Amino acid sequence: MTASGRRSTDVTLRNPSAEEALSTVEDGVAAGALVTLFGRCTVDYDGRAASQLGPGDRHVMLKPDGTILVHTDEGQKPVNWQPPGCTHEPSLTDAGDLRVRSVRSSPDEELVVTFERVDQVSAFDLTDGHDLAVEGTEEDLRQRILADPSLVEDGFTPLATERETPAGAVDIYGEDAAGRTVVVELKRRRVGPDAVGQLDRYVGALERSLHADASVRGLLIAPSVTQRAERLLEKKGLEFVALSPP
Amino acid sequence: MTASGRRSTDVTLRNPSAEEALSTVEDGVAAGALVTLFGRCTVDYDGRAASQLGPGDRHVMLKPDGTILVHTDEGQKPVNWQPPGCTHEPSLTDAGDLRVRSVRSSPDEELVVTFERVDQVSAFDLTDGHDLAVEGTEEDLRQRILADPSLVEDGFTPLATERETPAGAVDIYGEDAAGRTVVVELKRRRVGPDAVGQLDRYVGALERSLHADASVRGLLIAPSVTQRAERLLEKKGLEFVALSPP
DNA sequence: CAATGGATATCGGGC
DNA sequence: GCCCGATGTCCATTG
Repeated sequence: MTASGRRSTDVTLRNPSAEEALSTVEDGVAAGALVTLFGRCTVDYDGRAASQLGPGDRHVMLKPDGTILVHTDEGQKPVNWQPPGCTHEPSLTDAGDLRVRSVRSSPDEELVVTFERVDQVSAFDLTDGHDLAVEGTEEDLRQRILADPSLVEDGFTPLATERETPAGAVDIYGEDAAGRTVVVELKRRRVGPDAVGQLDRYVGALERSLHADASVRGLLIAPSVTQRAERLLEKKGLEFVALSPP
Repeated sequence: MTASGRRSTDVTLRNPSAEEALSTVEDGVAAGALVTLFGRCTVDYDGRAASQLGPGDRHVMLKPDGTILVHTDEGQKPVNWQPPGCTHEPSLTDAGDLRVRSVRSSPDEELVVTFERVDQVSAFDLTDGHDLAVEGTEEDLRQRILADPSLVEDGFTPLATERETPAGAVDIYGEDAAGRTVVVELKRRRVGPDAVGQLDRYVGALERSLHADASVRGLLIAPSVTQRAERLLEKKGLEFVALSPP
């Protein structure tokens, strides 16, 4: 029932018996392959939270790094999952059905997928030599500003990035044309009240940290702000500059 | 090269030609099936941000709701994706390779996956009649408190949930044994400074909203707090009660 | 449509 | 390991 693949370890079985599916999953996990299953299954999760999922047709993916993902036909997020670090433990239930139990510690968690029917099981050895290159991140926005500080305002001089304060690290720390300290918080997209609170914490921490009488300007830089965030900025005496990642 | 499946629309091809793979993807997408591919591909994304990914062996999933996911052998998150709402457009490149382009508007985005080799293509019709039942959420914590308000403190009386303020909706709004207004912010897990800032915004908004002289107590309820959050609570004059979801 | 905040968020960096 | 903040976050809910 196997078909020849690019690698000897690559396997696909259609409508396998539970025993055949078990062997394929066991071998694939042992070989460090990415294993996928189509079939009708139930899913039970217990850990940080707990959940139960009744029988349905789903797609299950086991990664060699310990990730497990259960996908239905809808949504970007898996309906159930475990992050990397799990141990995949395939077995047969008392009823003779395929079961995959993925467990980890700290936190103690387990995900159990029990198949009443397996339509397909595959195991492929994936190697990926390339890293993803993303543009348009907050880091890109920072580089844009450091390359041309006048984008913030005329006379702005960056002095440090990721400068530590008791409240956390400030994105860009600098001073304005008048020599006043400026704290800049960057966001790659439109921001709400949370970002204003974050900036306010940094400004407060720096004012206490520098001198009792120090006046620190807080600047939020983002493509735009929500109305509630705008009111909060005003209330807190903070400023906003509209700027997007390159 | 097809194998018989549970449904006539279910298909799997091993090492298909680009033309065979194209037909399978086209038919699967048209039939509302969940389509998966194993193969060596490049991925290009352009939209809210932009990214490029060089050639590598990956797993690609196309869902009938317009979702596309590209997974490598590592990590829980797909290396590239599009959320539901896309249109999947399979085609052949000038070089005769399989290409899948998934596009949507608002925001204008596209993800292009180009295969130099397809090891497997599958199409399965998934139907999932069951909903996920999760326990241990913030909502469960709220129910626990409403069922026994003394868990917050003796004499606490909940008056409303999701009560609106100019700063947003308060999780639980009530009063203490002395008749003072109490704002409760719930978190299902250990919290950092952001949750304190959120609670502080609600307290401030209510104080302004009620009277000029109104004194409002702010209570953060969570399993635990970080040290920085604890200091911020103290600085803001807010309180903490340790409590976990049931 | 925007806005707001939760999530079993995940992920990476720093300590 | 905890802590903290970014994320192309996704997602449901509400206006």
